[in-house]
Amino acid sequence: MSETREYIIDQAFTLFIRQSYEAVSISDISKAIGMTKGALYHHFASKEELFKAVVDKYFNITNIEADIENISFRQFNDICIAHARNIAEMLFGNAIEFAPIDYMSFVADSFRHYPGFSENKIKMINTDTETIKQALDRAILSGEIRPDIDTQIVAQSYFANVIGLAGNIIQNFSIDKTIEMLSAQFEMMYHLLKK
Amino acid sequence: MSETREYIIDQAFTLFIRQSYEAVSISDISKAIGMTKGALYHHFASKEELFKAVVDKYFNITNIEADIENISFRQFNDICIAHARNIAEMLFGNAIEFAPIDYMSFVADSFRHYPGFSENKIKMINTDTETIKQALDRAILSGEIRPDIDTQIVAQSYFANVIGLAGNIIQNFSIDKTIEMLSAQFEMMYHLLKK
DNA sequence: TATCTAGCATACCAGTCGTTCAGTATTATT
DNA sequence: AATAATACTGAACGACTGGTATGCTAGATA
Repeated sequence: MSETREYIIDQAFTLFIRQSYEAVSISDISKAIGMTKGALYHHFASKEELFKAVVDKYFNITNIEADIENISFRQFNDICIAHARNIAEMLFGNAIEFAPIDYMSFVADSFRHYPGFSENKIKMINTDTETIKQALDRAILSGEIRPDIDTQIVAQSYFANVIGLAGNIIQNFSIDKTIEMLSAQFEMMYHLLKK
Repeated sequence: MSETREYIIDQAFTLFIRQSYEAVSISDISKAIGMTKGALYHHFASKEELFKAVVDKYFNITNIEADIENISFRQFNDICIAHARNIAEMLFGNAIEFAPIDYMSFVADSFRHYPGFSENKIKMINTDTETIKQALDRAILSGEIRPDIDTQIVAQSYFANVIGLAGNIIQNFSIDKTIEMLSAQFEMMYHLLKK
């Protein structure tokens, strides 16, 4: 699309990620892009439209994709790690530095100021948890992991580790170290589960 | 202290929990309490002071307290469950209804608008994680749980479950069910860890 | 009864908010 | 060369922001 438009989205993200939706004013954004407010409104109909464009670009998380019927749980576990790594890279791997708490606030703003965002993400969480559960169920049948577990609960624990990642890096570890820690947590879970 | 003061704090909380710090205006609060701005400023020096009072009342989380040298890991695990239950009760158990994403936003606002809040909470997270790690180390020595684990990683996973609780209830489960799920996750972890 | 104070209301401040719009270059199309 | 579209400026808009100064009133104190 338009270069200027993309430029505005990028600059707006650096502001929206550090402060709440309301705390970021159109004046702030126009200062950041070095143009007037009029220019901004030439490219975006409203503050909300701009914010939605930012979310579309910087919060485009996908579901776990795995052919669980034809892979081992060991392989599935690795895919989960890679997936979490990708998300973390996308969110924290760009040049913009921000704390995880900022990211949580950005998520909250998305829930509040992006109509339909909530329903969409809840659906995604359910899908991912269900995928993990199915992978666990299959791994029990194949004898790869121990059968004495509640797969629903373990699936939720798996997912909680991803969310809890935020809790870990609240302590301001580096992104690299954070991803390493998440990998280690997944590895540990596999280690505890395998027969 | 003053009844009116407490009343204002309670009403302000119901607003701050649903919207960002900036989105809640002094006018909004004065409307909610049925008094004028002048009355508000008679009780609180500024918006920030009021917000800090709200956080002090509604975000007073304590560390895990357990005499880990004289209890089993089984008992420690139960204390962790009770502790998580207490926190969840405190945050979500009052009459005010709000989504967990609102709570996350409230945490972010606390980080941003309550000087010193960040350092305080990071210290608490470190303390709790360290306590869990020590309990795990002792349980290995006593032979209660399997020794083939990285206690630091497992401790972080434990803690991630608590944070990840937010992720679970994003799906809008009831508070009761959420706490049940967290208990189940802790139980499962113990089940996987024990010899 | 006179004085003081806590608790609140009223009115106002300067500044900022998101948004609009007429006008002006610059570039592309005919 | 004339026209049209695009990109942008700058000023203005009404509504609202957090905060303050002052006035009023009921009850406690003396």
